[in-house]
Amino acid sequence: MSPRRRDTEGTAAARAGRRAELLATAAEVFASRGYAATTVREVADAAGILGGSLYYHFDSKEAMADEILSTFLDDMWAAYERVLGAGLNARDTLEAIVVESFRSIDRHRPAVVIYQNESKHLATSERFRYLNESRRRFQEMWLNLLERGVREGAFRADLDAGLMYRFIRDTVWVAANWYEPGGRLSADDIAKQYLAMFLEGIQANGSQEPEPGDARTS
Amino acid sequence: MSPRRRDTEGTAAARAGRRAELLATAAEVFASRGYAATTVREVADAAGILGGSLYYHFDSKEAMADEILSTFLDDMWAAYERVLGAGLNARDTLEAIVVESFRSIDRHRPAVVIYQNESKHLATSERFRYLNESRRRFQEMWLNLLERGVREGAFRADLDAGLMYRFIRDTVWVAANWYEPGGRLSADDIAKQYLAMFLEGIQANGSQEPEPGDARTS
Amino acid sequence: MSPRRRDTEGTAAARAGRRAELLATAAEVFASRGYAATTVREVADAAGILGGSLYYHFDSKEAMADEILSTFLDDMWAAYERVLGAGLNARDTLEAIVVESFRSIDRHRPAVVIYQNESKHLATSERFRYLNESRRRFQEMWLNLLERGVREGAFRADLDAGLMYRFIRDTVWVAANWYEPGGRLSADDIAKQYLAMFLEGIQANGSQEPEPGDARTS
Amino acid sequence: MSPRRRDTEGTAAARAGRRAELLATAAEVFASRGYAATTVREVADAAGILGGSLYYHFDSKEAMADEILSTFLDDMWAAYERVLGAGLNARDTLEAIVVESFRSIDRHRPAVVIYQNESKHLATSERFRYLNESRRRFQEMWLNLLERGVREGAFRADLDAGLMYRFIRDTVWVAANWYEPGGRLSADDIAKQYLAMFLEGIQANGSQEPEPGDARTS
DNA sequence: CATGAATGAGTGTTCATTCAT
DNA sequence: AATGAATGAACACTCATTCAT
Repeated sequence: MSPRRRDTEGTAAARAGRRAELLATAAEVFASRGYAATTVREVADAAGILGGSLYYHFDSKEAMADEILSTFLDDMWAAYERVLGAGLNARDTLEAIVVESFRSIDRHRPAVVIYQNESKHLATSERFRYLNESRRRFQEMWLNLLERGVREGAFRADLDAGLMYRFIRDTVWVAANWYEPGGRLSADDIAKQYLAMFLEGIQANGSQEPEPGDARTS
Repeated sequence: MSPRRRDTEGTAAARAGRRAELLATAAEVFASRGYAATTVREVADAAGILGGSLYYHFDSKEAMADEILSTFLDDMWAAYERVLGAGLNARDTLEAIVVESFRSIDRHRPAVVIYQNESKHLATSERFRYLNESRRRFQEMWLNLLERGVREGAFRADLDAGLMYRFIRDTVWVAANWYEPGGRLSADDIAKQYLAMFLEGIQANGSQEPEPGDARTS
Repeated sequence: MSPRRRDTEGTAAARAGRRAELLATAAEVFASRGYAATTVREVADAAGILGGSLYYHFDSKEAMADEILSTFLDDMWAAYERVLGAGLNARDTLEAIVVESFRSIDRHRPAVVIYQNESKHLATSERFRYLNESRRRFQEMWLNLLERGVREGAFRADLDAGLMYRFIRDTVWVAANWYEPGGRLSADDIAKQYLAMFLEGIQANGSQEPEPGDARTS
Repeated sequence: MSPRRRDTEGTAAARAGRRAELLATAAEVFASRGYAATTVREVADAAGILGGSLYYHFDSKEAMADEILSTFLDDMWAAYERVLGAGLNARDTLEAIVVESFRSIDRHRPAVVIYQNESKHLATSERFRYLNESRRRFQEMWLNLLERGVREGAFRADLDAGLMYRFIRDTVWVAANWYEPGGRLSADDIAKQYLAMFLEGIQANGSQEPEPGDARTS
């Protein structure tokens, strides 16, 4: 490898690296202060540069949000596609999707927070139309999955499908607001517990802690 | 009753009515556009007056948010207190609290949305310190309730209490984002379905539709 | 006339008056410093208010330029139409058009300067498309007029029509750069002298001293 | 001649060539977009380099305009001096000056456009004081020439000298805005036609159509 | 010679707020 | 109660300029 080639690679890599670095910083700040309430200067301060300097790397504040969100969504959907293509039954698919969702939160926590809090407003702009498309696709995926689960006898038939969908969707994504990567519980730990709650409920019963004299029956 | 007195009363009542009217409008607009992204002029436009005229009724934009949120929280806590003072067991208390939460959403939907989306940022200001206090009180109430439920044998002991707390809290409040008062499902309907999901899970099993050979036990 | 009515009229008139006042100030500043090089604050300073206050009256800097230019063009074309509809021969029409042009300069000097210096750049924006239309219409009018004059035997046939058109057009409008309303020479004085130069040339010769059989009197 | 010397010469020549190239590009862009409205990056883009790289060649944006304008003015005045030193009568001097002016436009079209549009604003800066001097010298030259022409019986005495001066000055220079080098009419063609208009007017009369004893043919 | 990244002052514009009427 | 006009600080963004490489 010639020094020249190494140089070029280093430069290209460095550029991409700087971009990613700045985006990570911006995502963090947008997530914690809110996109609309965050000034470009605050992002720049957090990155240790001046406000105007961000515009060397990005076209606009909107462009930053765009890149943050689309990177997250692309990554998340890639993971979802792998799961959906695996030919699992509804129950196992749901488990895998939930696990992948928490892993997405783990990898893109600030982006998920932004998605959660701002996508409704952002989606009114042409540039963020893909947020609506993602939302539609997401809803379709979940409704299909839940209906299939009911047909397969894996999920209850007495619950409103639309409600179940919102219930799971909201609960998973909103967790990004408090999840801390590297904390006491890993993303997979949390996924496991959430699945237990989703699937079996928080109520004590025989099949969970098999013992006579369960309070529910008293 | 002199005409004068009646006049004064009428004026006072009218003033209070106008205030409430404007607050309702402001809450709607804050909820749909986001507090930070909403301009005072947008609120005024929605109310059919000019921007400056709002300052006859309110000291500031912050004061509007303050009144919207504290009105909602006062009302919600009053309902919670009634439940907590009723001497119910943990399981019934949980059901009643969830029901009251959805009723709060029904009565204060825009305020709940604002609370959900903005309280984290607003709470950094002195004026909104009570948001943090409410949050602490809320968390304490739930953790106590869940622990009591475990002791009473009503709730599973194998789940992380903190996780259960967040699970229920988030799921209930975030519903304000899509709930439409007067829609297909009433607040009480939704509460009932949510409770079914929380307590029993979405998975088909014997305790819900008792049948031998349930997949879970095989 | 009731005081009420007078009040309303006064308010409406005052509003229109303020607008016109600010536009006149803006036109002056744009004309003297150049549109692009003029800051909104400079316009505001000249008007004795703060930069942001201009935005109560106008949507944008561009909107000011727009209103300045379109007001001028509307007024000018109205005057031209009166002339063109009067059924004069080419020679008299040319004189009247030139006179009206200098009167337009007299009434809208700063606007004419802006038109002269900035219309080429402004016209690239959608909003100022009418500048190009006006230019096209202007050119058509002049070429028709000059050709008609040649047919009527009033103007020389040995000169390039396009060149004649540009010659007159440029020379008239560029005069806005130095013309001072209320100066030594009135707009009509200057028009008369310019017509003498256009029509007869600056060269001394016999045809300028009236003699029988002059084409102008035929 | 050593390779070294040749190299140095080549480099020096190349540098001067690159400079001239960049200046020509800059002049073109300044002329078409307006000096104030043109960004250094636009100039650099047009030259195929990055914005910062221009600063290897020039100290500042102002320095580019300076060099563009002074090069043009030096060249133009050199041509004027040759004419003025030739001992011609007023009439022939005027013709020669006009011809040289159109040749200057031919050689320096973008510079003339910049001069026309921006010199008023630029001249307020110390660095461009020479623009005012050139203007004064220009005016003096023309007024002297016109007055001499009147004394020599070549030009009409019934026209305002100041007006005649502005008339010719404006009309000639403003032509740079539409003149295209290499177009249908050469600079000398246009000069000839303009002189015909200036001197004889556009009005048809007997003296323009060749007849015995015509002053033009004598 | 040129680049890539940054600077920092300034630009058009927004907006919560004020206040005389 | 509400208006109309203004304020002034802040904002997103631009741009001439610098400089290490």
